[in-house]
Amino acid sequence: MERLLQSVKIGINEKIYLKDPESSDLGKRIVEQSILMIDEIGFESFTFKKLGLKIGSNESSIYRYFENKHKLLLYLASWYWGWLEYQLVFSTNSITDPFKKLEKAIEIVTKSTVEDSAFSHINEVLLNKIVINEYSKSYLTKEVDTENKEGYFVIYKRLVSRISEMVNAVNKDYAYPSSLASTILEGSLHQHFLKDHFSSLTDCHKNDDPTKYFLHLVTTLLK
Amino acid sequence: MERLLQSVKIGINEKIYLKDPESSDLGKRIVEQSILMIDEIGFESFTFKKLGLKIGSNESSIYRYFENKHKLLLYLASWYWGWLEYQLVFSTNSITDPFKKLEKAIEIVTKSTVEDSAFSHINEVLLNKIVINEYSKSYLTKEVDTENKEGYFVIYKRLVSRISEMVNAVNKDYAYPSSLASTILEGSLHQHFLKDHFSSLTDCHKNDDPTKYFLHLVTTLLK
DNA sequence: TATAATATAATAGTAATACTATTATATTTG
DNA sequence: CAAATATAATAGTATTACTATTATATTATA
Repeated sequence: MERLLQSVKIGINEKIYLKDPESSDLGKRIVEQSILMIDEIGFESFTFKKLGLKIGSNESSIYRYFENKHKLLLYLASWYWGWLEYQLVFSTNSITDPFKKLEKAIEIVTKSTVEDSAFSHINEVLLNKIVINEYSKSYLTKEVDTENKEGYFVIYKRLVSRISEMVNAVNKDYAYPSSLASTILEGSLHQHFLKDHFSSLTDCHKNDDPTKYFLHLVTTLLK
Repeated sequence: MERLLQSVKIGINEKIYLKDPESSDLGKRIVEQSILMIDEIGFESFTFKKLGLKIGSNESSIYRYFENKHKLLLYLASWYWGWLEYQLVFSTNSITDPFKKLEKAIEIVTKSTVEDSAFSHINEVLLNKIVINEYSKSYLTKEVDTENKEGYFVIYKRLVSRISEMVNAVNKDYAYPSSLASTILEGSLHQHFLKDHFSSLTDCHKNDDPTKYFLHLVTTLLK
């Protein structure tokens, strides 16, 4: 797993960046440190000026990689979903029983992220927190439709569609596979958020992932 | 019905505003026109300066009602959830069968909003669109915990808890009533959004509400 | 009816944001 | 070593998100 991942690069739509941040040291520092900074101060307060200061570089140099901070968020999110998709495909590939396959997929997608040493400059645990707290902001905009056409959300959509297909494989008569798949992905982020900030609105507590909740839900629905 | 029927006015936490917008003509215009404007240009592009221009008033006058546009969004959202809660309590009050009660609640909460002439200066249809597109932004902030303590989300939380209690009344052995209730409310907004912008990720199409999807889900889960 | 109180409008000003443009200086590559 | 390219430094702009002050309406009360 480790060795395989080391040779894998998460393929991200080239239109998201001006210059591939994986192609230089500065680019990697931008990605690495932006994750730490967005987690620390939140996406609203995060600016390229502050990031430049933090990485000992200049605002204008960061602009040569990303048009604006919104594009950077799209990049980080795409990376995260690509990374999750990889985990999902890798872990479910060898499972032949459709239900067990779906079970595994739900587990992968709903559990809290644990560190992955394969991508040294990316902290997946913090990135997962960022996705929980900020991902909605990347698509709840007036530009969604344009950006969707540009392909900025392909990886996320592919992930949902993979889960949807797994749902279908378990029960081809179930009428809402796509809605269920999107509910699992989005709902999982939401339950994680509730756990941390609105504990009365969820039954997932402390170190408890929403995994059990969704496993039970899907099992009952499809069996 | 209880305290709800006592006044037709939606009771909103007084800390959300500096001066009650219901108390003056200017205040009502601020609320009325901000709904039109946020729907039109989106919350990011919306500013008090633009709103002042639109309502023939001054930026500084708007600041005497709301500290900032975030508080205005909290106000609009609270109003919407209060209004929905009213519909929910009113429509389910007379239903004695727990399952039918829950069914009705899901219907109220997941269907597209239709106009309500009772509140002349508030366009509930547009407000519903705003909630779908912008509500997450009101809590996905670094200030959630503080603002939650201040009670800025009480109405929303009460709504979730009402649905959660209805779930419990149908099946007291179901282990995740709160998670299910929050999934219904948040998930419904999400499915509406997907329907409009990512149709491949949902099975709710065109004028189709996510009502059927959630009714089927809840029925299967609890029966 | 005059006066006081309050609400609103107009104006000005500030620090920060979200950039763009230009030039200088490194660093890499051919 | 020269040329190409990447990065850094500096400066500048329009807009945002406010605050403060003053002027002018409108309303309430004595």
